Amino acid sequence: MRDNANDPLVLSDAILAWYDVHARNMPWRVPPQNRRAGQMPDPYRIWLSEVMLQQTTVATVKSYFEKFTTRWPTVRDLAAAKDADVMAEWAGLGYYARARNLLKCARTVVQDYGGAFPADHAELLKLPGIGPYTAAAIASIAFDLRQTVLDGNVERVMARLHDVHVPLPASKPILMEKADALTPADRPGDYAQAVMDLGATICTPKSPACGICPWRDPCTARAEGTAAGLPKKTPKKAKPTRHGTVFLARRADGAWLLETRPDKGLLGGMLGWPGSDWIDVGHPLPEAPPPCAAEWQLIDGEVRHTFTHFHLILHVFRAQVAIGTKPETGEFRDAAEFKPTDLPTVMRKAFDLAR
DNA sequence: CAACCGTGGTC
DNA sequence: TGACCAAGGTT
Repeated sequence: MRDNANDPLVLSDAILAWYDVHARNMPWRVPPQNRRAGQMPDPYRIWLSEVMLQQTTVATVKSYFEKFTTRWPTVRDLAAAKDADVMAEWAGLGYYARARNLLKCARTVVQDYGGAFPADHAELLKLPGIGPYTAAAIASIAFDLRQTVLDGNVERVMARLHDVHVPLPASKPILMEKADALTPADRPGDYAQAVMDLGATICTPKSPACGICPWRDPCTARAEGTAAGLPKKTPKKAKPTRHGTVFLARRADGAWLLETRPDKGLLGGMLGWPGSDWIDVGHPLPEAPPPCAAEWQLIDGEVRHTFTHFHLILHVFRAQVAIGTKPETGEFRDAAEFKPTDLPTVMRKAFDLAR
C-alpha cells in the first residue's frame, strides 16, 4: 500500500488517471482508450506533428498537419516531394530550417532505414531536425519506450512541483532529473502526453488552475504560493529595429519577380522579393540596386514585422515592367504558378501592402 | 554556449 | 501596444 503523496508511482498514476479522462483530441494522437486497446500511433505522423509543434502552438499546427498528411500520407511520399513544394506548404509556419530538415530527415529514413523510423532514442537523435526533446517524444509516444520528454511544459510543471527557483536555462539539468524520476515504465507514451497536456491546460504560465490539478497535493510551489512566478527565466536581450527595402515587379502578363532565398540564414530556402540587406541603424531607407530598370514607385506606408531577435521596418517599391525584361536578380514567376500563401509572412505583408 | 531562427495569440 | 509565450534545434 503506497500512501506517500511524493511516491513517483503515485504521482504518475494520478496524472495518467487524469489523462484518461481529460486527454485532448488531436489529429495525430491515439486516445488513451484506443492506446490501451493496443492501437499504436503512426510514427510518421508523430514525427511530423512533433517537428511542427517545436515552438509552435497546437492550434496553429492543426491545419498544416492536415495539409501535409493529405498531400504526403507517408514518409516515402514526403521524401519524394520537390523541395519547393514542401517549402511552399510550410510557408507561414515559421522556423523554416524545420522544413528543410524535415525533407532531409524523410529522405534519410527512406534511404538508410527502409522507410521506418528507428524505435531508438539514440538513432532518432542522429536524424536532422530531431533534438533531445523530439527524439524522446517520438520514442515514447510512437513506440511507448521509457524516455523522458522535457519541453517548456514539463520544465514549468517540474519547476512548480519541486519549487525550483534556479532560472532557466541553467535549471534544465535539475528539471530533467526531476522529470526522469517521475517517468514510469508503464504507459510512458501516455505519461509524456499527460504531463504536456497538464502544462498546456492546467499548469499554465499565468494563472495556473491549481484547484483542479491532479498534482495539487504534492505540489511544493502551490504550498509555498510561488507557482505563478515559476519557472524563473534569465532576462532576454532587447530587440533592435532594422530597416530594409523590397522591390515588387509585376510584368505586363501578370508574372511577379521573385527570388528563392539561400538555404542558410533568415527565411532560408523560402520565396521572397528582391531587396536590400536589413540594417540596424541610420538610413530609414537603405539603398539597394533595384533588380531591374523601371519606374519604381514607393508605396505609402511600411511593413512592420517582428522576428525572433529583431524588429523590421520594410519599405516597399513597386513597378510595372514590360515583357522581355531581364532582371539582375530573381526570376519572373507566372501568375498561375504564384500564390501569396507560398510566401513567408513578412513577404506576404509586403505583397498585401503593394496590392 | 549564447546567438540565431518565425509567427500568431494573449494579456 | 508591447512583451511574453508556444510539444526546440543547430551552430
